[in-house]
Amino acid sequence: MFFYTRYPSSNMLKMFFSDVKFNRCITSQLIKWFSNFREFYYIQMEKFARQSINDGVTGVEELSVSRDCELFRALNMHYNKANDFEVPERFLEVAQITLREFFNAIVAGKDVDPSWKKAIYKVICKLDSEVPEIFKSPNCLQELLHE
DNA sequence: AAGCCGCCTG
DNA sequence: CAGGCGGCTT
Repeated sequence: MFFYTRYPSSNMLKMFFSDVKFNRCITSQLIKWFSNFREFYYIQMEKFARQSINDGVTGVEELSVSRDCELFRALNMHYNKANDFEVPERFLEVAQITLREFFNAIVAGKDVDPSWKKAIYKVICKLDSEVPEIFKSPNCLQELLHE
C-alpha cells in the first residue's frame, strides 16, 4: 500500500483492512507502521541525495529514479522484499520528486535549519495516489500473485 | 483527554 | 518494526 499512499488516514486503513477489528491500539499501530515506513523512505532519500552531491551531481536533471537504480533497489528491498508485485510507475515519479526535493534543499543549504525536512514532507504528502480496490480484499496478496 | 505526528532508541 | 515520549490539534 505504501507504494500508493505514504500518508493514509486512519479511515483509509480501516477500509483496506476490513478483516481487522479495529480498536484504538490496532489503529495507532497501523498509523505507526506508516510512520515508520515514511521514516525509512525519507532517510534513504536524504542518503542518496547527499551521495549524489558528493558524486559531483550538479543539477536535479541528472537525478532520476528507475527500477534498476540503487535507491529503488533499497526501497523495494524494504517494502517489497519478496518482489510480490509490480511497483506502480507513479511511485517512481514520487520517489524522483522526493529525491530532487532533498537534493535542492541540501544544495541550497536549507539543511542547517533543524526542521528543514518539514517543507519537503508538505510537498510529498500531496502526492498520494488512490490505492487499487484489490488491496481491500483480505486475500489481496494471493489475488495479486495470480495476476 | 484523545488522537496523531515525529524524533529517538533498541 | 515497537516503545517511549514530547508536542500540537481537536
